[in-house]
Order: sequence, then C-alpha cells, then structure tokens
Amino acid sequence: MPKITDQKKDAVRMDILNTARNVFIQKGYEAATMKDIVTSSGRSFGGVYLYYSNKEDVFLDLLRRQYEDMALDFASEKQMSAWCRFEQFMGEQERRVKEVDSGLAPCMYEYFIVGRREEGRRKLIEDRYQAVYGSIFTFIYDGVQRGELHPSQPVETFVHWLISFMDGIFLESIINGFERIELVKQFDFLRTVCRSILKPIELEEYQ
Amino acid sequence: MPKITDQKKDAVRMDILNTARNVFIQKGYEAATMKDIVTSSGRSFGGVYLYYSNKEDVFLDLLRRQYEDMALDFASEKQMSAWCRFEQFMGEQERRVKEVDSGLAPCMYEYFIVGRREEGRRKLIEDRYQAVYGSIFTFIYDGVQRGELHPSQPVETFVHWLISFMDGIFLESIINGFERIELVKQFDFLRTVCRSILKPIELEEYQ
DNA sequence: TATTATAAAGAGATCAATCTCGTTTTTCAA
DNA sequence: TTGAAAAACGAGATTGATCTCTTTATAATA
Repeated sequence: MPKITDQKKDAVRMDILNTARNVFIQKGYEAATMKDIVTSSGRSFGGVYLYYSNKEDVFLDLLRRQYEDMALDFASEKQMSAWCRFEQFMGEQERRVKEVDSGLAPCMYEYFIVGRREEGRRKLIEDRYQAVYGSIFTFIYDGVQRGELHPSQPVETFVHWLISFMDGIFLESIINGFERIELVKQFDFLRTVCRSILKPIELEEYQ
Repeated sequence: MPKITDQKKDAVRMDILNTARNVFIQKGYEAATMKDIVTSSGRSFGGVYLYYSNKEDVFLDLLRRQYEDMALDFASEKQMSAWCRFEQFMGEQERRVKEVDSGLAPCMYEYFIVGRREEGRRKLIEDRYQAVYGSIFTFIYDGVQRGELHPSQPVETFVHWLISFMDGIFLESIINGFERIELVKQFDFLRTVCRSILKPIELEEYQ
C-alpha cells in the first residue's frame, strides 16, 4: 500500500529543482545553502532531504537535466552547409554568453574550479570536455570530408583552441560583464579568424 | 617602550604569507582554512590574527605582493622589435600556464568567480582587467606606431580577444590539465594566427 | 470511514570553522 | 636584573550550516 505515485514524486522533484535553480543563479553555488533551497521551495528540511541528500546532489541533478547549458545540440540542421552550421553555432554561443547571468553556467564554473581536485568532479569535467570536443570536431570534420571546408591548420588543434576561447569568453563575461570586454566585437573578430582558417569553399575565390 | 622592530614585524608577516601561500596552492582558496594557515605557519590563532584578521585578508596581501602572477612585466626589453616582444610575451604565458598548479592563479580564479557579486572583488577584477588590457594594448600599439606591425584588425578588439583566449587556456589547464587540451599545439596555432593578424613587417614579403 | 504506510514537517543535535580574550611569554630600556 | 609593555598563545565561545529523527499529516485502500 504505497501512498504516492511516481508521477507525483517526479513533480515534487521538478518543483524543488526549479526553485533550487533560481537559488543557485541568484546566490552562486558556494553561497547557496540547503536552507535557501528548503525555504524558497516552501518545504521543510525533511521534505527536501527525502529527495536529495545534499546541495551537490541537487546541483548535479540540475546539471544532468539541463545539460544543454554549454552542451551543444548539433543534432538538427544536418542538411545545411558546414560554414552555415558553424556560423549558427557561433551565433548560439554568442547568445548564450550574453545571457550567462540567467543560467547555471557561472555555478558550473564555480563547481568545477573549486572542486578541481575532487575525483568525481574531475570525471565530470573530463566527460564534458570530451563531449564538447567530440561534437565540434565531428561537425567540422564532416565539412572537410564533404569538401566544404579546407582548413589551413589541423582540425584537432583548431577545436581545442576554439574551446579555450569560448571558455575564456564565458569566464570573462561572468566576472567582468560582456560590455567591458566588447563581446560583440570579439565574436565578429573570431568569425573572421575562423573563416580564414577553415576556408569555406564558397569563399575561396575571394582569397 | 615598544618591543618589536618594524623589520621583525615584516619578517613575521612574510613568514606567515610564505606558508599561507603553500596552503592556498595545496588546498585551493575555498578549501583552505585559517586553522590550516595557523598550523602550517607553526603559530597560534592569536599569533596569526595579530597580523591578519581573516583568510581573505591574508590572500589579498599575497595577491598584492606577487601581482606578477598573471600581471605582465613589459618594462624590460623596450629595444627589441614589436614582434619579438610579442613572441616573448607568448612564451612567457605558455610557461606560466604549464606551471599554473604551483602558483596562486587557480586560487585567484576561485576567488574571482565565487565572489563575482561582492563589491570589493568586482573592483579588483576590473582593475586587473584594465591593467592587463592597458599593458598589452600599449605594447602592440607602440609597434604599430613604429611601423613594425600592420594589423588587419582593430588593435582594441585584438587585445580583448587575446585576453579572452589566455583566460580560457588558463582555466582549461586548471580544470583539465594542459596535456588533455594540447596546450603546446594551441599556443603554436595561436602564434600563427596572431602573426597573420598583426602582420609584422619582416614577414610581409612572405604574404 | 478506519487503517496504515508513506510523505512531510521542523526542532534540535552535530560538526566545523572563525575569532576573541584572559593568560603566559618575550623583549627591551632603565 | 627587573619591570612593563607588547607579542604570542590557545582554550573555548560563537556562529552558521548540515542533516537526523521524532512527530504529525495525508492519501489510498479495504
């Protein structure tokens, strides 16, 4: 004779997560406390601890569910040209950076940097890097295979380099704000540089 | 009848700072405690609190004193060509990234990201950005003025962009380790890209 | 409607870190 | 040598966050 349906349980979980998300965004990962999460969710310690056993547990469930923050959905738009996809990707990143304060990315950086020595987090960091690297690499490599891109440098290195730049620009936007660092100009500049490296076919005549 | 000379006081300060530095490097800023600092310095709480009133106070004194970590000494070598100086700068950065684990940089990132909302830290972050931006800009701009560089893009944007990249590569090295991200190749790649943007005079003939 | 298993509540025990303050030690000048 | 002022000590008071555990409420079934 159990008393609550799995659906209901999931609804409670989602409700806790939704308010926890706001807590993390507003206070940051380190500054947020379980008490904040308990209070803002309108529940009790008992109620929340029934679902999550600590702050990290809540945060990891959040991350798992909205992995899209910083992860990349390359599934769609397979039919467009490699360079178009690349431009779309850059636009997407630019948009994400601008809205960085209203997402979990700043908390992720906190979580990864502060916990850089902890085994579990190292694993997560590594997995995330491989996933991001893999999806960007595949998508550019496809463009090369199809003869749409003629990169002047090894794609492997280019991808590592692009990730470094993206991480840097996220970090700078978080701590300095995107106006001070001239985000828009940096992105335009980066697009130009990338084009001159990847050499998309429709532009070769202009070289 | 005071009892201790200012020199002695400074020596004690330095002694505390030296051991505190190791504590921060080994444990990270957030994980380090005053107890760690007290213990590792072979002193008592009373003894340490006579000089510093909390962990942040110790850390800020450390930062102030070894600002060179991440700051840039452009004072020397004014006579060399702009491109040589740039290459030297890049080499210096590459070296710093490789040794990032044995310096305070990881703690700085912790301190800045976790405290991104605190007024005092915001100010520090801003000052640091302006200082770094200013010194890189000046040094490249000088090269342009002297006719040694012919940048194909606005220098302002280039500098913002370079800082983003450097911060990104520091961050990636801290959380992923520099082997995984192919640091050396990234730097070689970056040098090539920068050369094609800054167009140093001795290379124009090869274009 | 009564039963009962489970969910939720929330007071308080526990833990860990900070920092103070009364005591002891040191150092220098007389 | 001694005495007084400052330096250093370190036990313990304070704070704040975590998480448990007992109690209370709820909801499905019989």
